[in-house]
Amino acid sequence: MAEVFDENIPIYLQIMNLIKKQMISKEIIPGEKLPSVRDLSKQLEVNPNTVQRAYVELEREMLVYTKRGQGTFIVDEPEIVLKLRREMVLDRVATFVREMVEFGFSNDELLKIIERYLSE
Amino acid sequence: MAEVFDENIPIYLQIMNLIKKQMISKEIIPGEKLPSVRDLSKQLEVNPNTVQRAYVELEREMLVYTKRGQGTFIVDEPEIVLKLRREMVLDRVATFVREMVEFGFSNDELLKIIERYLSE
DNA sequence: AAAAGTGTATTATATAACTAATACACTAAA
DNA sequence: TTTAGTGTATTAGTTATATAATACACTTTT
Repeated sequence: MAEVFDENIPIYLQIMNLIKKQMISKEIIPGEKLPSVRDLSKQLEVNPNTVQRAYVELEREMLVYTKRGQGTFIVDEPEIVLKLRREMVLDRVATFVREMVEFGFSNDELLKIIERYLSE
Repeated sequence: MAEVFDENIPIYLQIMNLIKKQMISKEIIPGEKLPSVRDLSKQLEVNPNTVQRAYVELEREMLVYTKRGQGTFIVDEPEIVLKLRREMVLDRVATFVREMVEFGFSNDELLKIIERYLSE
């Protein structure tokens, strides 16, 4: 692994995002157990406390829950994952469109740019 | 103004980005003087040192230059601004597409999502 | 009962970002 | 020549992030 992280954004936020993406793309599914704090910290080469921070925050957002002595798990309700998906997609699309408009592009230009990019 | 900034990203980086966007959208043009460090720090309600940090970094990236006692100015060459524009647009498009693909969308779905979003 | 694997908590240290206050050097205008 | 407006530099203190080392409580398996 080794330095997969953007040095300008807190690592615990990037870990949260990593897990959210895995939830959205169904790499991990409702009810599934996440890697243990110690395992993931070794895998990502970060301090266990940093992973724990990510898990605690994800629990605060009610996307995971923990069973003492057993582990941390993705919430059981698929609807919650779908809601997360809708929210994150909307966020990314809105941010992208807003920035492109700030750059001075019209809606049509914007679409053409993406079409051209995808065809390469 | 007051707290226009994302608290998880260094303010000096966000100020740099603000100025880059103004360059790209032609709000400020080649050769034009930027606000003084003191003025901008008051306007954005941040410390003068934070604005200076942004200006120094922009100078390191050769997007602005300073004349002692006079101020900080956008570089004179329009080609440099055009290059910046190309680079930032490509970065935004590539990041957006990559994330949407990570979310599990195909190219066609991706385009439809944007079309739908733009028509609202 | 013991061991191994969980999450959790504590204390300490280092570093970067940000703020704060002040001073200095240069330029242009009054 | 003085004044006001520039960028620049210095020193100090606060906060958040990340690391490090260790210990504790609970659960499951051996």
